[in-house]
Amino acid sequence: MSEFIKTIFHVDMDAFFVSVEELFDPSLKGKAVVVGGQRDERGVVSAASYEARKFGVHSAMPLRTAAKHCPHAIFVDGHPERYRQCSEKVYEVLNSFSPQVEMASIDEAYLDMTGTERLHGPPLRAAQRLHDKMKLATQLNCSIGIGTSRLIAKVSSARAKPNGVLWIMPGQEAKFLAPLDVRDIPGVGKVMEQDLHQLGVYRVGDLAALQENVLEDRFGKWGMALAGKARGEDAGGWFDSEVGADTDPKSISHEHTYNDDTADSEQLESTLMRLSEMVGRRLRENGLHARTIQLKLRYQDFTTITRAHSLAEPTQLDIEIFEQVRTLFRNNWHKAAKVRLLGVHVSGFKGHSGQIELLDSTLHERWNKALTTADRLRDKFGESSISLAAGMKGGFRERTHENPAGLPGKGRSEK
DNA sequence: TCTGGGGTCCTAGGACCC
DNA sequence: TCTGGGGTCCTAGGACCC
Repeated sequence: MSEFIKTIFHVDMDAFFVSVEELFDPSLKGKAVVVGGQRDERGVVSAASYEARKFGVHSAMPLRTAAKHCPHAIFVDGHPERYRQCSEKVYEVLNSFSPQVEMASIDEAYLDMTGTERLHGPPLRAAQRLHDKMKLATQLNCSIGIGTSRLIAKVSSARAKPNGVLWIMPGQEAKFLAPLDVRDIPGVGKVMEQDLHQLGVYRVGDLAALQENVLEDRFGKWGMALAGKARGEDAGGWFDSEVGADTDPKSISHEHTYNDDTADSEQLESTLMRLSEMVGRRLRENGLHARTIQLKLRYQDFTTITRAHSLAEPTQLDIEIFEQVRTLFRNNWHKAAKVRLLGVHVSGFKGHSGQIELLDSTLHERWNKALTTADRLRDKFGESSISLAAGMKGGFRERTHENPAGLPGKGRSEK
């Protein structure tokens, strides 16, 4: 193990959502494309084609802003199922190259290629082969960064885009990082960038001029590790963590933003029911039980609160999640204040809980059977075909209003 | 510029325990 | 009875990423 120098690949798919949409509609190729919703909708850009980016469009930009920047862009609804499917294909290709694969998100992954020279050749050649295989198997372009740590691999893949490969040779890390904008470091966002600017730090190399205690006070452990990296050290923490270690999910959530803010308590609670069902379903699919149930509530003026409660026993039942989240909602909602967004979030997972009382367990089993059946019916006939809230007055009014057929795929938010 | 949805990780204070 | 020092759990919020 230690006789080898660590070789990490970061594989990042190019304009992933846009490229997948192009597979389904080749006429989009080469055009300004914006994925995420229609030009007049409440929402943000999920992905923009390189053509659209030339006009200043980028992800997270409000759709309406994107339409102003690039009026001739084609606006496309997102299709999460398609991306998930393609992502699985991507994973298969990666997994055929290295058993140590960690998907960092739907469109990027880390591979530990340490000690694979005999099998794949030197890093650049291995990357080239991986790149070609990816294109052949998925028809998608990717960029690959190679380095001795995740950080270096990640930063170099960004600079290899589009459709390129970049290897930072061992020993060259500090030299590579020094001239980069601090914003190019993953984890440095708007806020930290401003803080760093105040300290006179604009490039990664400027970090070297800072005192250790300044770094520690202002930026905690993370800042220390970053400075270490800037000096070319093995910084520990996420930067140097094992690829593929513990990728168990930590939380599951669903949220919904209304097209029109509302203060109708029936509508709000039926949304909470629907979100609870979606969350419960995911828990069951993953064989997980959650202890902590959290409500997210955003008002018209964008002020946002979260309220959480931890159960004595973990659950995966829609109804238990719903009752908790409804209690939190009733206790905290500023009545009559219009709501923009509601969310249901669960965490504190236990695997299959062996500690449920025997008496309880037959009841839980029955519920589980019923719910699994309901999950299957939803697969067959659509999300609105069956609901525990079926008898609830005003239930699902919102969806039936927005999506009368109850069909999936009409807009991202309804997926 | 009127701001999605799904995540991860970190911080900080208070409760509670030893 | 003028106040220690962990450790852990819980909750709330926020930065950040894709």
